[in-house]
Amino acid sequence: VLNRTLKRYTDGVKWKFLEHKGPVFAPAYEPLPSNIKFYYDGKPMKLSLGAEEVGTFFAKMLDHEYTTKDIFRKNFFKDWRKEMTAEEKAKITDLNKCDFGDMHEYFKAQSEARKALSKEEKQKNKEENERILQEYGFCVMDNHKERIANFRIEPPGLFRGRGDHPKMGMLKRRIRPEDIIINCSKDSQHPKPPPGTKWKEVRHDNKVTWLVSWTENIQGAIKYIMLNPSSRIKGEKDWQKYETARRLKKCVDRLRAQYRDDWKSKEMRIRQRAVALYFIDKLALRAGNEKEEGETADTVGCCSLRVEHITLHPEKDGKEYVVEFDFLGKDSIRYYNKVPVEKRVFKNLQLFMENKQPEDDLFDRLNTTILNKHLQELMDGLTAKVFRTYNASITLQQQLKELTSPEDNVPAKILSYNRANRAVAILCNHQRAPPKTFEKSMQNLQSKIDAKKEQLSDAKRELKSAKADAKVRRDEKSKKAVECKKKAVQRVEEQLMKLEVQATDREENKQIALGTSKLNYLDPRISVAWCKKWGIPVEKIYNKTQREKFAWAIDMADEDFEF
DNA sequence: TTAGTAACTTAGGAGTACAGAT
DNA sequence: ATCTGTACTCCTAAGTTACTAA
Repeated sequence: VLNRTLKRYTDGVKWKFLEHKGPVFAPAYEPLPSNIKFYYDGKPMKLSLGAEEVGTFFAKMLDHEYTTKDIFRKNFFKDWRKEMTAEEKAKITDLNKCDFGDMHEYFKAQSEARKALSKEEKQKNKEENERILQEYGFCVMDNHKERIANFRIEPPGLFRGRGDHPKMGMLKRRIRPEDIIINCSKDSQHPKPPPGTKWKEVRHDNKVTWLVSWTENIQGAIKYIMLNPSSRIKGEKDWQKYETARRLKKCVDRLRAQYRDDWKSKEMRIRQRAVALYFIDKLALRAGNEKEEGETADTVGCCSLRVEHITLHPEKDGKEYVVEFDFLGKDSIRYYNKVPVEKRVFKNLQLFMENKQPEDDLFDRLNTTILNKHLQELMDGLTAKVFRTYNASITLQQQLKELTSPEDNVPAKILSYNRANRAVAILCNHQRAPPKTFEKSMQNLQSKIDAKKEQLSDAKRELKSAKADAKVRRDEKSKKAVECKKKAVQRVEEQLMKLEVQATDREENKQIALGTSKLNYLDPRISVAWCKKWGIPVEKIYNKTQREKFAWAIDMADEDFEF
């Protein structure tokens, strides 16, 4: 099977037959009821349909912090004015004089109403959704019916970038059939555009995996409709990714020796390459492509680090040669870390920073293309991101070995699994905002624990008196009562432990997102093998969707699997 | 060497369904 | 039966990588 897969990926052919029904478009705009008014400068004003629609996008977001930001407001207002009639444009000149309050209240009420729908109506909606899923959510690729991931076209709205995005608030326009490129096989039933419309193009390119594409208007990027992770094509690719990482495992010692040697190179570009690679390997940093200034939020990865992102400490907290990292990475998530490094690395960094301004590139002789070219020469298929996959997976495997105690019960073993998973998430810097309900839910759990402790001391007291009773009476009945109370104590003790484990787990997880590494970095065969070895049901580790995505691994791995 | 295009993976948050508590 | 907190699903932005052409 691997050979067949590899062959498919070397000749570039992804499928022989592909048939689907095309995308589901966003529902048409529904005009506001006439009693819901927009006010300009305190006076009600009836907007044209186009202007009203874009206005509602803003109105819906009113209680979001976004709408208070200058850039957001400026971008929104600029794009909104483009949708206005000449008269509206002449009149509406100041966003601060716009009152969307009524509109906002109306949408809030609508969402309340949706929540309050009767059971029957909710059921009806569910059935309608299911019908659409059945009709548009599947395709036939070669001999299989496969689930499509995102078969619904993104609805229009206001662009919300992450972090300090210069384009936040811009209008994301509605996608029409005329914007859509369909990809399917010649000999399939081609999807039909909605009545009275045409596709932009229908093509038959079996060297790509997407079914539908269009160009988005904010960044000019192409968006795709592709298959679900449970599909053959995604599963094989995922498997291949982990096989590449396992090949890296076999030669990583050689590579490490090599880059350590390169720290001493006469050539600056080689030293930079070697230090960057050390960071990527040791700290699991991303490659770090250059980005167009002013088009996106200012974030960096390894190759695009600037002098201002690191501070060198010859000594810090009793350790020598400490590098302090502080920068915004993907999604504007902050990376903050103080790392002791080898003396040679430290000296090299000093050299790279000499005579530079804070905003200058740390690695001025390096970029991701150069780095990946070099990696490709070291190992077939090796790129910067393989190190993240490799280090994540090997860390999970090591941590599981270290943390799993054979005598532990199932919940304690699962806690160990989560801790191993957490070690990986910390390595990869997968963070989340603490859940809004975190404090409260912690308190709730604590009171449950307190109640359980109370219950336990009660149970113990009862056991004691039953024992005393049995000593006096010396009959079968009271002996049985003692046994019964003993069991009760045990049961409560177990329940208490379970709660305490849960509390620890949750506390340690406050700001850490486990999902990303679980889904994208950890070879699922490691987890499957661990489950088999310790008799943990795989359902405790992977939910239904995850089991579908990792079906190939659940099938394949036995308890001796080694990454 | 650089810029641009295309295709695909990785990412955190919003919204919602559902399960367990009351 | 209703309420509430959580887990899961969906959404789509933001990365990486390969490739082409000037």
